[in-house]
Amino acid sequence: MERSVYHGVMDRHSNPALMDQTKLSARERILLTAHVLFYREGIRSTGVDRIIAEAGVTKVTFYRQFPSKDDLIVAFLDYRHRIWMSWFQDALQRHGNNLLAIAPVLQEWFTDPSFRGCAFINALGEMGGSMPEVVHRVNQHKAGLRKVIEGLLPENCDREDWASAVAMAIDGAVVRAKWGEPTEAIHGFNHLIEGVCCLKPQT
Amino acid sequence: MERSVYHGVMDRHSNPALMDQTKLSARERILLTAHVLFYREGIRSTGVDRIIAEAGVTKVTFYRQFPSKDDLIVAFLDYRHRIWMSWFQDALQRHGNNLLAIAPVLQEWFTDPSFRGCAFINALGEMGGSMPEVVHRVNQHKAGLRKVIEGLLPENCDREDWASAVAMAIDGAVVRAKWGEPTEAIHGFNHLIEGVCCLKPQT
DNA sequence: TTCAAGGTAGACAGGTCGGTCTACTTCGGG
DNA sequence: CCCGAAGTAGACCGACCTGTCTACCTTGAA
Repeated sequence: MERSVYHGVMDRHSNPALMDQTKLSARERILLTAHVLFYREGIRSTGVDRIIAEAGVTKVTFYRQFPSKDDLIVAFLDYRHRIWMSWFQDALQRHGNNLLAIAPVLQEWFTDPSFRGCAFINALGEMGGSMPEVVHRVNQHKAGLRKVIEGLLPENCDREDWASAVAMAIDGAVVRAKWGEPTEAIHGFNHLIEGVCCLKPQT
Repeated sequence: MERSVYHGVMDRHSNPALMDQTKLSARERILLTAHVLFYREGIRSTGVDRIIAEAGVTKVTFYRQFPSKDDLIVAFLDYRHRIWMSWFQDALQRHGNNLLAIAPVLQEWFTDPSFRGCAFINALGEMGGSMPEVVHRVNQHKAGLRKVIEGLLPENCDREDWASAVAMAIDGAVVRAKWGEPTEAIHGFNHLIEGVCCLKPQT
């Protein structure tokens, strides 16, 4: 049962030698490296040269796999969506798979030393204006998140409506945790969630 | 009574001729231009050359006022904090100055055509990692916001605690509105706010 | 055996970035 | 009247950006 958001991928990458050992394709190495750097340092401020160097490939290989940096950005978001969603659903399961599970799951995320906020909110801030594909991926991701939350709600309420509100509270908590107040974020989230009508009959 | 977040400054700037007419100092013109461009297009993607051109000053003048782009970024955040907070407080007054006033105030903000989310959340995403001063300004801004919200809460509750939660709900609504769902954002915000204990006795 | 796909190394192009520099002008207060 | 502060115009610098290019090597399948 993998506890990290990165499903161990992070650990493997943090040691370049290990990443070379496990025979990953050039494309996978680029994508993994881009994921780490884009998320940690931002998309704009990470040059392709750096990704190329740290992934241990050459420019030709890089541009053969991703004709432009924009292609890599989109691939990065798709990849991030896959691994984050699967981590999130797994973490929910581990904590009881109900509305009350969200807080400890967020706690787990926020206290991860590699936590830098929501990659999609970040990307929207950096590229939203200039890349409509990014906006599209953000919508996809957040729609997926809302669907998962819907599954935690009882049937005797407007699930879509409440899932939307809960997802918003999560986003609020994420940005709050990002500027260095993870405990206040969890605290505030619990306050907001208390009001969700569906919660009380469930407990 | 000024209704725009920009207190008319935006309108003046949108017409460069007007901005020249009103004899603003070079520093003010730079700051106003930077505010528009940084907020609309992002900080990283706005070069000093562009600000210089659109403010109608020269490089020497620019660098005499702001020794580096980083200085301008900090000045921009301070400026933004001042004008946003004064708009926010004014808007709250116009809508009754209680907890229920927040939703219409947000509505006003989100539907402003120049709305691009919270400048501080955006800046945090772009520069947070590399500029600690930015993180500091974000903290200042959000603390100021919480203080204002505290003033809307009745005394028979833990105001600090609830203000913190409400501020988080606002942030959630802001990021949601940013990716193009302002009505859902307001809707979700109202749902979350319903649960605030202090609201019911007040109505 | 041949050949294409995908890998290697690294020079290079054209643009933008933040920032410095010289040289000249305008203008208000001591 | 003169001086200094603040303005003008625009060339220039080195660093870094995305993306292209030549030239060579390895490997596996037809």
